[in-house]
Amino acid sequence: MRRAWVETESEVGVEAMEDLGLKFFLSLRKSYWIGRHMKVTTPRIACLETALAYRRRFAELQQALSHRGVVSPGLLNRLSIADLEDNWHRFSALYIEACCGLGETQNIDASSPKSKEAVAKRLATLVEANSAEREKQLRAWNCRQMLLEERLQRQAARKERAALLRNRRAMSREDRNKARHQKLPSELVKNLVRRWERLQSQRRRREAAVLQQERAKQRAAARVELKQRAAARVELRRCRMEREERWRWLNRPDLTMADLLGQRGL
DNA sequence: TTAGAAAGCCGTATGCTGAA
DNA sequence: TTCAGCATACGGCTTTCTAA
Repeated sequence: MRRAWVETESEVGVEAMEDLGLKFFLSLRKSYWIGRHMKVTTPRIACLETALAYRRRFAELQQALSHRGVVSPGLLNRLSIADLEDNWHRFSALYIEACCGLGETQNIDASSPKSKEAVAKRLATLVEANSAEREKQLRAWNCRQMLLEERLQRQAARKERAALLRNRRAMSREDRNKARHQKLPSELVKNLVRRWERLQSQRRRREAAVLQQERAKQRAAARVELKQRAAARVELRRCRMEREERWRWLNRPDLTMADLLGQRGL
């Protein structure tokens, strides 16, 4: 703004700038207090430096509400009601000063002088008009905080239950170990003997099963051999009978030469 | 004619919320 | 846990209306 002012003045001349009669004002918004769409403006200020000085002071006030350089949503999450009220009172005082405090000087356009009471009353009216909205925001914030608190409590309860369960398991494990180590030597010997007998019995059962399988195999092999011998005997008998039949045919009394020369296919 | 007030629109930055 | 969508707070600019 300063540079633009100087450049324009050098361009058109000081007189032309004075004739132009440029004035400046600040348009200010305080959503929480006077509503999202409501703004307040300062009177027109003829001197740029005065306007910039006010702008700086309002910016400093606003900086107190800011988070990382900007005023982000959720003012109630970061600031207490007392802080917000304090900031608003300081803003009101500065705004009243901007409207009235320097009204008598040449810096502020004196065409419409205001009384401090009138400005304060106007601000109070705006604040009152937005009270329902503030109340709504406060209720919503309360609800959110309660939900958050409940969630934290549930998480804590879950963690506690898990820890309890872990402890119980550890204790139970410890008890079992303790009981094992507290047994008498005679009982330990008895247990050992019982274990040895159990293992011996298992070994005997395994050996008997193996033996049984071997015998079954041998029986099966014997059965196969018997069948083969029987078949061989049948075949032998059949061959003998065939030989005897042939001998009888060759030695019968009515044998002819034609028979001998192969009339019969033998 | 002009200052002031009110309101709306757009853009930016950020936080919150609920669904995936 | 992540992320899109919405809400919030504000700045900047414009327009409209009213009263002096």
